[in-house]
Amino acid sequence: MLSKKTKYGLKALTFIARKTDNKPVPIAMIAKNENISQKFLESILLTLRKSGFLGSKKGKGGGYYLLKDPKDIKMSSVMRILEGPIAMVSCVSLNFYEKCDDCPDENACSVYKLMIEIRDSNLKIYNNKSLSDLI
Amino acid sequence: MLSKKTKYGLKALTFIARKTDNKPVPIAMIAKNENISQKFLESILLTLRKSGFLGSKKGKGGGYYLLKDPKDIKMSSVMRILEGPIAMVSCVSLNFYEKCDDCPDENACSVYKLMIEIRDSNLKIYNNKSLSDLI
DNA sequence: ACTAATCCTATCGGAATAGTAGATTATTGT
DNA sequence: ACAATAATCTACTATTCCGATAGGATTAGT
Repeated sequence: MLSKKTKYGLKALTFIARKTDNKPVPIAMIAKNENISQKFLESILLTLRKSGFLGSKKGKGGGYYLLKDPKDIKMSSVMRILEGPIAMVSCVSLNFYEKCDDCPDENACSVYKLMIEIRDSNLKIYNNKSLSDLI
Repeated sequence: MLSKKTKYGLKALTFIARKTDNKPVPIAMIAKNENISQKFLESILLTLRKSGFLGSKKGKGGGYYLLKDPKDIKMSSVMRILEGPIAMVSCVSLNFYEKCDDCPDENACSVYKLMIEIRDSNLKIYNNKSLSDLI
């Protein structure tokens, strides 16, 4: 299941991206329009900023703005930051690989191949979708 | 992330399916061979039985056995029982639909379409894979 | 009777989620 | 200078879920 963190994060990003003028968008505005708890959204936008997707400006007229063109913000990178690994098991994860402790041999594991297939198909979608596609 | 419940469940099912003789397989045997906590596995096999995938026999010489041909056990149905909805958000789930409380209009939701696409691609895989493919 | 096995109910610690509170810092307009 | 605005930071809380465990009850074979 997609965490609310990710869901809200994606919604916030598209909200910002929709604004054609490149003026900073305050948290409160996003929270109100998208029905998100403002305080919760704060922390999400913070991680989004720290990961290089967003810039911020304090004070009056401040807020968050995109650092890149929506076309250049791939879903795969956003998902990895907000949701974590795209793979469903860490032993098939490209960016977060970790060996399963119950599995002596990955190639003999029946779940392994299935999960590889799932990962590949999801990755294909996330890699070919950018923020501009969500607008 | 795939829960251990699902992972263990799938491993157990394939373990049972691999045995060509149709004799009941005791929990302890599966647990030992697949490095799974026996008590935990107990509860998993129980739900698998209650969902109609497995039959059981008590007492000496007892254990679990498949009720259907591995070819007829679709991954989608197993996943739904063990892991829950295949969709990543309930508002795009076919079998577990639930409206999002923050979303006034699904068709206007930017996340919605993306998640539909993910669901479809995963569903396609799970529907076309059966237990026999895991062996 | 004894043993091997499933079945059932209850519980538990830890981690993760989702959200809250309050104080602080930086910027802008007046 | 000052007040308003808005991000930032730290800390805390409530709830839920996960993985696992405990102990007994039940059933079946020898």
